[in-house]
Amino acid sequence: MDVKGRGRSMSSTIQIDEDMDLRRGPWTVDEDFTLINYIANHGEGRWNSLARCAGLKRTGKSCRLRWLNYLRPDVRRGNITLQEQLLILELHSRWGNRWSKIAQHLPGRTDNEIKNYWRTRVQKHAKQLKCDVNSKQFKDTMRYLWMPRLVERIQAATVAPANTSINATTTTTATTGACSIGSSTSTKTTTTNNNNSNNYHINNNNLDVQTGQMVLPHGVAIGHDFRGAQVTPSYNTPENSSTAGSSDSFGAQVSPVSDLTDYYNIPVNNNPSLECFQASQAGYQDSLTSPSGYFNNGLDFQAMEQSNQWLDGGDTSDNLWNVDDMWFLPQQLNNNNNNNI
DNA sequence: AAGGAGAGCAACCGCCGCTAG
DNA sequence: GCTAGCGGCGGTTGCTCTCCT
Repeated sequence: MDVKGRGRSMSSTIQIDEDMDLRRGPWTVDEDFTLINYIANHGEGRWNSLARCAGLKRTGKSCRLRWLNYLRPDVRRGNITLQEQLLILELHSRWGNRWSKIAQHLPGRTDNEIKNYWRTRVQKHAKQLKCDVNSKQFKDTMRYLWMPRLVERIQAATVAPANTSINATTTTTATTGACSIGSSTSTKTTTTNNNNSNNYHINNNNLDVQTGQMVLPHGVAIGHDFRGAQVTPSYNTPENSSTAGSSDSFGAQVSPVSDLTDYYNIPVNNNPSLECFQASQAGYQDSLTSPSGYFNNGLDFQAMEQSNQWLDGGDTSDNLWNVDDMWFLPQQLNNNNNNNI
């Protein structure tokens, strides 16, 4: 097992609390092995007594954290897919820094990893845009620019055969037709790379190419009508699932997505989709506010241009934006806003 | 090739809520 | 009602790696 990671090394700065005889710092292979073995035999939970009984000189908290974030067999690390990125953006726009709640909708992902992802990728770009990550300005940028682009990329990757680069206007961006996807690696990021999860895969059927709507595990539909920058979220819930398949002009169609277990060999608890629905009922109205105005004052699009690799997981060869988009999209969003008045 | 800066991420810290005594 | 113990969560730290100059 690779326990080296890229963070703290195994050899550095392991501290021992003289009074409590507790170890701190990076875990050793032996400690990992001990913890795994103990949990395999006795199960998890009751972390303090677990730590003692297993003979680990660690706090219960430390054991719990190590297990949940690293050793658990179904945990996945690295290679956050486009679909996952989209879901993180969507859920964060709704719930804020509720990492554990967000993580519940990304099977195999830990709250810690999502939190790190947000801090290292998203917050970095907010900083480069010279706006606060919690500002409406930045949220609108995500909602109206980056999320639609993510959908486009997912669509492109879905439609295009592997190793085929796309250099054409996408069919689902009728009102944002200037968006080109000059991608030589657009299919790469959708091939989920699983270090230790044998059964995980993103089903490309989750994407409704006709509507441009993402339907994700747990029945959460990313229901934005990205073609018009009008946000119309919808969710596959017990209340509305009977109407799945019907649709409004664009965004309301909800694919009858099966339970998570169709996609992941991971236990699913409760019914997060209901929670999702309730959250949307409570707090989504303000997201309908037009972004116009923001794009003409304040946002540093040059900064965006210089730093647009974040949605590609740092792959700078596959930039999300090109210069045309920088100028076209704000204009387009303004137009849509005017039309919607 | 060297070194500095920034990115990435594992692990820790402190707070909060729950529960049993 | 009070308190201690515990689990869970979000924020933060600090170490290593990678990239850039």
